[in-house]
Amino acid sequence: MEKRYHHGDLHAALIEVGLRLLAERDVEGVSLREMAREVGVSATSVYRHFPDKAALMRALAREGLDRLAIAQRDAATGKDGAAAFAATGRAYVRFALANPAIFRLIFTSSAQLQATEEIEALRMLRANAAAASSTDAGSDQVETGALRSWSLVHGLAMLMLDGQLPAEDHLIDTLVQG
Amino acid sequence: MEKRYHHGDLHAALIEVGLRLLAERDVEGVSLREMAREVGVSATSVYRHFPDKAALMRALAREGLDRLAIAQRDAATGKDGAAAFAATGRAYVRFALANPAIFRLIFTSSAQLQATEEIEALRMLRANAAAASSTDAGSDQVETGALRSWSLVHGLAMLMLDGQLPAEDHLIDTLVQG
DNA sequence: CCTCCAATGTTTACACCGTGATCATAGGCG
DNA sequence: CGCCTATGATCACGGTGTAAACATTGGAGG
Repeated sequence: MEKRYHHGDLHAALIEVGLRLLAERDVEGVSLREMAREVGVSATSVYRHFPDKAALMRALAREGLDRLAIAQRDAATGKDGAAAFAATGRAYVRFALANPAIFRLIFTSSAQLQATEEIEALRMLRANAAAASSTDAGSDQVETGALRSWSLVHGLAMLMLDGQLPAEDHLIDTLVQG
Repeated sequence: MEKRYHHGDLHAALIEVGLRLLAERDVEGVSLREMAREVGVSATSVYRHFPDKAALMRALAREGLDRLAIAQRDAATGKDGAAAFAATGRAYVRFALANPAIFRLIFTSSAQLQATEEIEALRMLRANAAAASSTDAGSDQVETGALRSWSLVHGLAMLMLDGQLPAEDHLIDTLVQG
């Protein structure tokens, strides 16, 4: 393939290279100019596809969130109730450890997704957390139990990312039980 | 006071103005040059006191961590066991909501503190979490209970900061019980 | 008390960054 | 086939972190 003036699908190419860069370096080490350079395109051409850098980063966060949702779905298939929550919880933490920069990006304020958007990964975790605690109590109890579970898993992921807790599988399994 | 060539205590002044800026804008909106400008000093003079910007940000994170420790200590005085943990937990979350940029900075990888450093705020939360669950079980149970509590509180703080959960006091109280 | 030097500032310079304004190309629709 | 619009490139600007070279000064030793 020779060098064409028009790229073909710069939008997708930028997201791909962005995710690749986020796999090797941290989020503040990824510049718009480098992503463009890596795709083989001028920096300003990015603006034909995204209003600004924040929008591009948001697109990367959204893609990462989709992958997180897939990881959770895969982990939960064939399970239900407490087992399903434990599986999605483990998948959540493992995804964070495997993709630290992307996970951080997802929850960085400047990459914040719109509240109106349906966020499948979070909805799923919440739903499974609710299901896990539905065995024993009324609806209020279920709701608080779900939120508690979500907070636990999210906090565990963050603390392990930050090196405050050792990122060990057995620790994840112990803390995230049904 | 007139304008002197030597500032007197530029180190402390930079930290002070840094914390002030972090109280009004987000962490990526704070530049080394602006902090220097605000103190009334050239940008490069900062390098007489910190090897680079990351070191200055780390100093800000450390100061924030100290303040968090104080907030927790104040909240826990006169209490013990489960009540003490609940108090420190609430203080932890409230600190995060009251100082979002600083809290985020503390747990940002690039501002990461050395593992060797004694981190009072975290040690305290961990200790109180352990005390909270010490009523009912053996030492392994206590340890996992403590870590679970820590994760819960940290995750709750993060999710509220990110707008994933409403930052309401009654929700904090409900989720962080003994 | 004077002198001088190390600590602490300043100026200048460079490469990089995000982004607006303007110009170039080409691919698809009439 | 011709042109219009979507998509690209160039250039420019102000901002950033930081290295190098130079300036000032406060305080220690004679």
